[in-house]
Amino acid sequence: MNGVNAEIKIKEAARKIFLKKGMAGARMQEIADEAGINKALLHYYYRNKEQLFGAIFQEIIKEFLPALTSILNSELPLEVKVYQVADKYTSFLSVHPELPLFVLGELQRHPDMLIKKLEIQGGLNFDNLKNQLKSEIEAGNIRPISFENFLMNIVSMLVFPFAGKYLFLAVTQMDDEEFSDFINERKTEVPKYIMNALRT
Amino acid sequence: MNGVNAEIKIKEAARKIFLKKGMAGARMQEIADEAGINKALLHYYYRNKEQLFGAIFQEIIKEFLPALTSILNSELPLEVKVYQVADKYTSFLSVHPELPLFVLGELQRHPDMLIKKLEIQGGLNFDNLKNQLKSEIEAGNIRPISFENFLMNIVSMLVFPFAGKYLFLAVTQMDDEEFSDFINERKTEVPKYIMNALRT
DNA sequence: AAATAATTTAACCATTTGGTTAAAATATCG
DNA sequence: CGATATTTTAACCAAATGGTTAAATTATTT
Repeated sequence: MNGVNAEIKIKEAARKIFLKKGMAGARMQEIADEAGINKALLHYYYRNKEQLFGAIFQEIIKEFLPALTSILNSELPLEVKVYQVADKYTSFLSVHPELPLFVLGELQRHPDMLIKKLEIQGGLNFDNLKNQLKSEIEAGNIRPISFENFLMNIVSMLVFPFAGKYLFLAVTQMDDEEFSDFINERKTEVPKYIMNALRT
Repeated sequence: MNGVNAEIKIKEAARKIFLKKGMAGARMQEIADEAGINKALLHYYYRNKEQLFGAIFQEIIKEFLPALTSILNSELPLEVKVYQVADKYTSFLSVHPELPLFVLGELQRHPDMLIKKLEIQGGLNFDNLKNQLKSEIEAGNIRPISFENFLMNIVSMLVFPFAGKYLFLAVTQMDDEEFSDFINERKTEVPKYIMNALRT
């Protein structure tokens, strides 16, 4: 190990443990073990738990939001965007299924954290999407809907299934594989549903 | 205080603290303080943290699910159900906004808990809703959709806004009051949206 | 008033936990 | 090789935390 590697291994380990146990439930010793190093070295790189958590949380926020917003604010036609964002974001969350509950849970407990972490990357811009929505409505192509409701509905249907997975499994008696198929089907089912809801 | 009262105050305090901090972040001392009693008495009623948490979590699950399912499996016409569930469940969650993230978060960390707590109240029955959906599709009144997608979409759009509140506030620059109005509008906007998506 | 139950007081305990320290060992690089 | 940076070892610490205990106090019930 050469220092660069150690820091990477620490971050990977911390990410894994924090995602699984949350800030309060994570143990510094467990993170050190997971990284294959000792506590002394862990504190050599990150003075304390808060600082380590802050670093990890910021990195995760930087993945979580842009994956959505980059597509939603691209120059594509609205319908294409809806299909693309469903496909891309579902694929992304399939690889990081604990991410939504982790981010939103920690945010509910420390609502101030977001302001710091979010301002760093300079606020999100949705002007493109807003204009697009307005045009389509004025052209009579889609029913009137506010930007906020449009955004909330998309994000809800894409993100919530990952947050509600275990409750949903219990309720529907699905197993893990069926759920994975279900999620994959939604890559096209959700956009279809959304476009049906919007079309006049 | 007369014993009955103490146990109620313990439950209310535990509920409040657990909801705010989660199982791992909650402190027995804090619960005792919040209840206006001392740690000794707290342990006199609940042997340990796990047991106390289990009792509270079970109570919460018993509110969280039936509020949804009782409406969805009533004898009303499909469209009425959709409007009713949106109104009732949104009102319910407006009073308990931290509930979704708490329940789903703890469930992600202890997926086994659900099996125990859920089986106690004898599994959920969605036969009514399933049949209704099937009939409406066969009658050509609504587009084909699986029960699972139908359910997931409704629940997502109703529950997710509460889970994603703080991220949404940051992204849209809404304040708390605007958000509250937004949620209230969704009591009718979401059912409208859903029925539009379904109608042939 | 006496007996029983609920509650407090306050000290106490073991364990966990975050964090520190200093010295030794190992690797990296000029 | 020699200097510098990285990593380990291992002991150590203070504070926090979950939990216990026994005796005293206060309410409630009979």
